[in-house]
Amino acid sequence: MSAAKQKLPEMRARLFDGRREASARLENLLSRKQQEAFRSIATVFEYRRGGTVLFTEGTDASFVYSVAEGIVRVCRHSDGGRRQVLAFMLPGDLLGLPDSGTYANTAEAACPCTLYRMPWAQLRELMQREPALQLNLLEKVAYDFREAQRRIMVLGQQNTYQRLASFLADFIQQPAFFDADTATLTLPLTRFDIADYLGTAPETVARGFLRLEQEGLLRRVGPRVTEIRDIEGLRKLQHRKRRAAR
Amino acid sequence: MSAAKQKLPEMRARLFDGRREASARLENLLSRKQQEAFRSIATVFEYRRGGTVLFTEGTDASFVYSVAEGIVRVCRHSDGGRRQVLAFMLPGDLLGLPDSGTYANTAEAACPCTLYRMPWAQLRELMQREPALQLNLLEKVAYDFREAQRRIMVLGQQNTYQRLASFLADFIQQPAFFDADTATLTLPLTRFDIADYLGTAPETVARGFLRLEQEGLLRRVGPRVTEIRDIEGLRKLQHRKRRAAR
DNA sequence: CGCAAATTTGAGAGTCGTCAAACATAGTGG
DNA sequence: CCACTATGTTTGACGACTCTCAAATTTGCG
Repeated sequence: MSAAKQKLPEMRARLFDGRREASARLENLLSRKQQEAFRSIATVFEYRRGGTVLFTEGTDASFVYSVAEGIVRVCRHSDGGRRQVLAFMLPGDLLGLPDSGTYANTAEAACPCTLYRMPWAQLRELMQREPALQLNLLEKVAYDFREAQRRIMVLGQQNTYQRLASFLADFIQQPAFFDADTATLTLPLTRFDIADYLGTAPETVARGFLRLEQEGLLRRVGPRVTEIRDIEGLRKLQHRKRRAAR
Repeated sequence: MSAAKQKLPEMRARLFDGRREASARLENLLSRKQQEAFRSIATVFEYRRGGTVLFTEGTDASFVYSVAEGIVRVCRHSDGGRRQVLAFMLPGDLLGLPDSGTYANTAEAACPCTLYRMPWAQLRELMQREPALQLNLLEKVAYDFREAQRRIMVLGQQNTYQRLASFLADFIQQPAFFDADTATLTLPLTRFDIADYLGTAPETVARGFLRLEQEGLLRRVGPRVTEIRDIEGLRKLQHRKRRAAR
C-alpha cells in the first residue's frame, strides 16, 4: 500500500506520526499528479563516467537532482584535504538541496549514472503552489537526518570490520544491487569509495573482505561482485564488542 | 539582526536560500507572536538531578521539549547495550520530535536542567494554524541534519585526541558555558558523557585532557572546569593527519 | 596486448580499548 | 561536622586494532 494514494489530509498527518516508511525514495512520497509536475520541470542527465562532478560544496545551488540509475557519492573534504563520503545516493534519492543558497557538500557520480535535474527555483515555486509538497520535503530531510544518526552510531561504536559488515548489510536491502536469487551483490564502488565512507583506509577494507571470506560469510567473485553466504551472520557481527577482551 | 523581525514572506524565502544562521536556537526562529503562542502551551519543568530520563526511545511521543537551562544528552543504545550520545542539547534547542509517532532516541538530563515541555498535539495544531511555524520546523530539522553531518566528519576522520579538541572548540562557542574573560570552560559533563559522545573510552578522554595540558593548550582546573590557553591551537589540531607517519 | 589504476598482501609501528588499581570528589547518614 | 560510601577520574600496563609505507598482483580499458 503506497503512501502516494493517500488523500491530502492523511498525508499531512503521516508526517512524524504516521507509519514508518522503509525509505523515503522520492516516488514513494509523491502523488501521481505531483510526480507529473516534477517531471515537467526535470531534465534527464546522463553521466557516462564515474568521477564526474555534479556540484561542488560552497558553490551556488541552482539545481536539485534525483538519482534514476547508478550511485552518487555525497562527500565533504576536511581542511586536511581528506575526503569523507557522507552518503551514497541510490536510485530514487533526492540530493542537492541548497543550504543558505549554496551546496553544503560535493556530489560525484560514483559510476555511470542517470539522473533527473530540476531548477531549484522552479521546484520551490511548485512547492508554494502545493503546500503538501513542502511537507514531503520535510519528510525527506527528516529521513536523511535519521540516516545520518545511524552513521554516527556505526562510526562511533564499531570497528572497521563491523562497519564493513554493516555497509554490506545495508546494501543487501537494495534490490537494484543485490540479486536475492543468486545472493550476488554487485556494487559499482571502489575500495576507496567504501573506505572513505567507513572512515578507514582502502587496505583495511580489502583485509575486511578477506576476513569475511575466511569466516565463510561471503565469497569474493571480483572486486565489485560479492556472493553473500550468510546474511544473518553479517548482521550479528554488528552486535559484538568492538574489541576482543584480553 | 534577528530573523524574528522579518515579515512572513521573507521568512519563507530564508529557508534554504537565506543567510546562514549561526544556530537554529528556537527563539531565533520565532517571531514574538509565535513565541507567545509557544509559551501558552508550554509548561516549565525542572530536573534537579542529572541522569533523569526525559523520554525513552521507542515509547509514544506525546511531548516536545525545549531546553531553558542545562544540558540534555540525546542518546541511543546499540544492540550490544553500549550507549552513543548523538547530541548534547543546549539552552534554546528543541528536542523530542516524534518519528512515526514514537521517540527515535532517549533523552536524559546530563545535569540539573530546566526545560519547557509542550504537548505535541497542541504544537501540531498550532502549526496548522500558522504555516510559517511549520517552515521553522523544517529549518530546525535541516540544522540538526547538518550538525549530524559534521559529527560524521569528526568520527570518520579524526583520532580521539583530535575529536576531543573539536569537542572543546565547539563548546567554546557557547557563552553559557565558556567565560571569555577568564577563558574558563565549565562543562557539567562527566568523562563518560564525553567519551560516549566522541565514540571512545573515558580513560582515553582523560588521557586526551592530560596531553592537551602537557602541550600547553589548556589547564585542568577540575574535572568540570578547564582553563583554555590556546583556542587557535585547539582548532589547528583538527587539520592534522590522524596518525603520525613513520 | 600494454598501460594505468585498483586491489591485495606484507611488515612495522602508532593508537587506543580493556583490565586494574590508586586517587579524588560529592553526597549521605551518624 | 566528619567518617563513609558511591561515583567519577586518573594513571599504568598490555595487547588488539589498523594506519602507513611498500611492493606484488590483478583488473579494466583503449
